[in-house]
Amino acid sequence: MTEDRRLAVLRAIVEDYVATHEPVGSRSLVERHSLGVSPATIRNDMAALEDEGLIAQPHTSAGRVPTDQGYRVFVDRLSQVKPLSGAERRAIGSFLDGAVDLDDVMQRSVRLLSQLTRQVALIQYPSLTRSTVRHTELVGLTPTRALLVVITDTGRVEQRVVETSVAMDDELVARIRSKVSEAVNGQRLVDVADRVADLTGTFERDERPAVAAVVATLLETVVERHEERVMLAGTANLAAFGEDFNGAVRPVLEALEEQMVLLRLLGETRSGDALTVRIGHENEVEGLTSTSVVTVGYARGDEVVAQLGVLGPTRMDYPGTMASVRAVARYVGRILTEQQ
Amino acid sequence: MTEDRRLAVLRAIVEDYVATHEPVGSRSLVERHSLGVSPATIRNDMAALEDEGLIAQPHTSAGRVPTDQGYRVFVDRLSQVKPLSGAERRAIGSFLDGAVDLDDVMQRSVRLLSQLTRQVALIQYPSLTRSTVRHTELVGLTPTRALLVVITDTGRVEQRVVETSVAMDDELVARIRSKVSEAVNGQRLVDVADRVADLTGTFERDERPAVAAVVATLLETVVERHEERVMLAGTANLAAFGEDFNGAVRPVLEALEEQMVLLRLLGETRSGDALTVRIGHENEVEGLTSTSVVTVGYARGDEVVAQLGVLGPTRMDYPGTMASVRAVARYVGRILTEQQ
DNA sequence: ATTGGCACTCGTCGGCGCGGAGTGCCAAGG
DNA sequence: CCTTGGCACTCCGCGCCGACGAGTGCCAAT
Repeated sequence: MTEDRRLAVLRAIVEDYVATHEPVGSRSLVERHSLGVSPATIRNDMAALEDEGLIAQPHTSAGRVPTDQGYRVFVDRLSQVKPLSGAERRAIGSFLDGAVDLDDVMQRSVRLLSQLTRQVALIQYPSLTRSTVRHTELVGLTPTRALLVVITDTGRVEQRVVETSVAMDDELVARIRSKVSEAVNGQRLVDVADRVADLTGTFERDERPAVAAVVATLLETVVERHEERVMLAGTANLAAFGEDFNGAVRPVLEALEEQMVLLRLLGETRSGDALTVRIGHENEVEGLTSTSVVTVGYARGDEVVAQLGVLGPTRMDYPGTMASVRAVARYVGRILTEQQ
Repeated sequence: MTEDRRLAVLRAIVEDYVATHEPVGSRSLVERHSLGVSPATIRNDMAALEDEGLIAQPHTSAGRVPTDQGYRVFVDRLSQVKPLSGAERRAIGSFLDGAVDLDDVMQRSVRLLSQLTRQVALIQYPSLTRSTVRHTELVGLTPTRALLVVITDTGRVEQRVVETSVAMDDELVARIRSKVSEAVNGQRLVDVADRVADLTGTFERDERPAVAAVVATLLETVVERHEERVMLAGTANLAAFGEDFNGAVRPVLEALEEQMVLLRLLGETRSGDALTVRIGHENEVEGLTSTSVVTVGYARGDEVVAQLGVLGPTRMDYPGTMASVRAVARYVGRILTEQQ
């Protein structure tokens, strides 16, 4: 059937191009893959694929290169999951098992992922939305400044400085601390807002500004900041990227320095733990339109708490990358769940 | 005097080369600088400078380029401080004034510095050695795991998970917490070790393993980890770096991902707040031998607490970079001191 | 010590020709 | 109707050559 072969040709083109980074022609295609037909036939198929917008040629009389759409079809319909090698599996286990705290888990994971894929790896800290408050602490720094610390059951520690217009003495700080603790400890973060809603009213009128400031900061901490942090690793791998088009690496590095961009990259498709691939221009971030991003959610228990993934050139090894990303996500999930 | 002019020539070569990134010849030198002599004379001087190892020519019959040693002499003897422009001063003020907490100060500073210098900026978190413990907290997570949080008067929060072989119940956790707090709160970090030395002995024999674990973690936190963190920004500026020699950017990116390397870069010359410049091969870190690093200490009060600086190609604008680094360090110091 | 002159080196750039890889088309064959 | 071999065409990449120009080193004159 001709349609089947056309897709086989597309797959072959993608695979060869990813392997060699050079436009692939009909002749070398039949040599490297046993397609059972002649170069001329392949040429016809290629012309058709080009009409469909799945491949393109950089110059007349050069080989073909997959387009973003071509990769899309490849990823959606043609790539079969590539199992990890034993060495890779072992690497994952030994790399992640020694982690001592949340920061350590995040850091080891992201490094591991960048090494496995030889690309830039990203990991988002677990979302706080579903977790509960383990402990709150309020420490006076100066009369008008205090430090609010919130510890969650995921082992994450959030801290914010509270500024008040009026002075607080130690006794007031202690009273606010105990009231706040009482109200929110053990509560889920999403419920914190409700629990502290009328806390201010239970204090004397002249103490209320201070209490209000603490409450406001607490809400910021648990509501607004809740998935702000992204860690990344493997930016050195962009150098290989740049072999081909050198100037393209700067905008990528610039984009990667923006927390907001990273969050968008990881957060855009909040489709649970499904593995998503955004290819080239599908990526709306300016400067990253010639890169692909592979992300997947990872879970604590059976709750998806955040995303991790990698970013690389559109001509990446999608099956391999997808396998690595998925595997690391699974391991991270397991570790978070065990540490629970 | 001929010696004077030779140095003037060196200065001119460095300035022109930094500005143009191209080898500079005798003719263009006399045109751009009013040296009052003819190209032929300059050529003689250049030959002498080359004998001294201060300049070199990439190819026969090309212009001259400063060597690492040439830059060294330039920095040590020839560069005069370049005052910041009004715009730059204003930028520094407005950029840093809105900072709300320590992380924010660090982040804003390092970004500012990278933007001012168009290079990679580094900043080390303030050392804990001289600060005091404001507050300690111990929170049970599971029977054998607890979270230890130490808050210092600089507003820095350190956290570590404590693992014990034996289970701790809530009551024991509370007792350890209060004993530890009592022992170390208000103490300087350097004294913490002494204060907790015989703490374990005051507990029942079967409780001691748990206490020992907490104490050990506490010591790690305040002693070993005390200046571990380095933040960096402006890696995108390496792209401009790479225009010339493309492959050189990868090892730099790799080096920058290693915390240890960053610490060595900032920490190697612990000469108080003096501004230090390490040029090319003076830099012992492999992969960074064709970069220069400009660092300076910054203070809280009158105590130097850490270093900050930038990393860039050896052909950087040293006077401008040094001025920016020094200015930012001064501002950061001022902010830390005020927040005290 | 400085300077003008001069021969020499060498890297850069454009032009030229060639080989090779690849394409598109067409006519013949299953 | 699909496949295939043949063929003409395109165009990139490469090596070669020559001209140009920037820059140097040396030397003799001042």
